[in-house]
Amino acid sequence: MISKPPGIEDIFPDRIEKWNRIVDAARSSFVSFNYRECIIPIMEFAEVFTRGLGGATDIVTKEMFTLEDRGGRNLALRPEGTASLVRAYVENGEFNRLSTCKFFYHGPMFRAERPQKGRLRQFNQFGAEMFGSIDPYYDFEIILVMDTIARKLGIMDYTLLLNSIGCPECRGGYIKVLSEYYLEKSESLCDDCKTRLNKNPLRLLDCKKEKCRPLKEEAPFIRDYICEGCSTHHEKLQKLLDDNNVRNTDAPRLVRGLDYYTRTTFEFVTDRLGGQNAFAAGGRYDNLVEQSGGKSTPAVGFAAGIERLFLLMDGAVNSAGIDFYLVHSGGESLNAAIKLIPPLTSRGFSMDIDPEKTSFKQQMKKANKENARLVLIIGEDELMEKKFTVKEMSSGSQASYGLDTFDEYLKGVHVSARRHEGRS
RNA sequence: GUGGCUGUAGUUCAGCGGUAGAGCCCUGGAUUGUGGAUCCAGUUGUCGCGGGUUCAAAUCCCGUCAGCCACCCCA
Repeated sequence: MISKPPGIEDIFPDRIEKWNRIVDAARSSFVSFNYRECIIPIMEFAEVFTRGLGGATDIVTKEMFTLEDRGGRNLALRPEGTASLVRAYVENGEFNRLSTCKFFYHGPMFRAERPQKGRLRQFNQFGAEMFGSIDPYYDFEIILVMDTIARKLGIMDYTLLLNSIGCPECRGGYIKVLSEYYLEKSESLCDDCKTRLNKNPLRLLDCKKEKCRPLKEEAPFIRDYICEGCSTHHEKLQKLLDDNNVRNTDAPRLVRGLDYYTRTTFEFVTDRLGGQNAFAAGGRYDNLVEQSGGKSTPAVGFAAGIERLFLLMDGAVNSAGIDFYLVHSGGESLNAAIKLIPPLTSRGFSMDIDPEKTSFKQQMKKANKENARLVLIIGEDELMEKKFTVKEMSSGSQASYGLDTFDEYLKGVHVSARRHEGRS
């Protein structure tokens, strides 16, 4: 037997109801905020990510699944959506349609990491991006959409961490100060942080080790070094959030693993995901579009992990079951039952039938297991008298009608929507 | 890439040197055309794979593969 590769999951019907609830909640929220859906490729030229995310980031240096096409060009399975959508935005000249464009997407992403709780090699994200405005309202809107989705899914116990990492101009000065601060104390740093000091000093603030914690607490704040423009932007965003009751926690140490962020960065975190704590994250990236060959276009966006949201939703989601189960007694009776299928399905009813079972008991058991609302019986008696019997499973009551009135009978039955709302 | 734990029926797990087990699921039955509860019966396994120790290995040892969890990093 061949098994699936590590960190890749099959999603079977027992999980799909809950899964779809997440995707539906995301889609309906995006549509409410006038974001438009995009379907973008799963594979890109690797350069989209190496340039977009930054050549020194972990994602690019050790987590990309890459392959060569027949012409020897490097392709990569997308490790995230933003760089890809920026490429598509520039390539399709979307900026010519509206001054501000709002998009959303969802689909699988790929990172060659060691799998663990809430972390897979093929995982799914949904995300949104807004292009064309520097106004902090849009930072607020992006956060509000994610907040709306989380609430729709009943996820309330999270913290929104908020920070500003400034723009390339003011950040340079801060990194210098930070490096100097840590350099003096490099003796007492953990090994990881010693390499961070050279590679990516900002990430020193992200270390979770006991050893480095005291140093972090006394490290200079980026907030004290960002320029006035960045600072005002951040204050406006915080005010919008506070004025509209979006709980947020100031996180002056929050830095992110991708190079393209400017100013706003945020994470939705929880303590219920083991080693992982973020289920959604994003920020502003005002220079990425230009870097990717477009004209200078500020932008802000976020992405959320569907599997992580799945883990955070408690309880199962009940399957709604089917409208009709057809019960027959074989032979002519089965043929007569089959003739009723098109009238049912063409009206949107859901139904099922087992052509092999002929005992009523077996079929009734199956109707019950399939959670059928109504059972339609065409047995030998019904066949002789040209009628059909309907049994309502919840009450157990049943009645018979003439077969020639079947269409008329159906008009009085409403289709039960196969929603995902029932939670146990 | 590094570390810890775990691999036994479809599934959750017990057994931890002496003939492979239980619950759930599944299938059938409890007067022949009626589900859910209960009861009864039944099916299902190269005990992850390879080697070693032993009269004897699911059980002990070594290797290997897989999964989970954690580090790193991230959604």
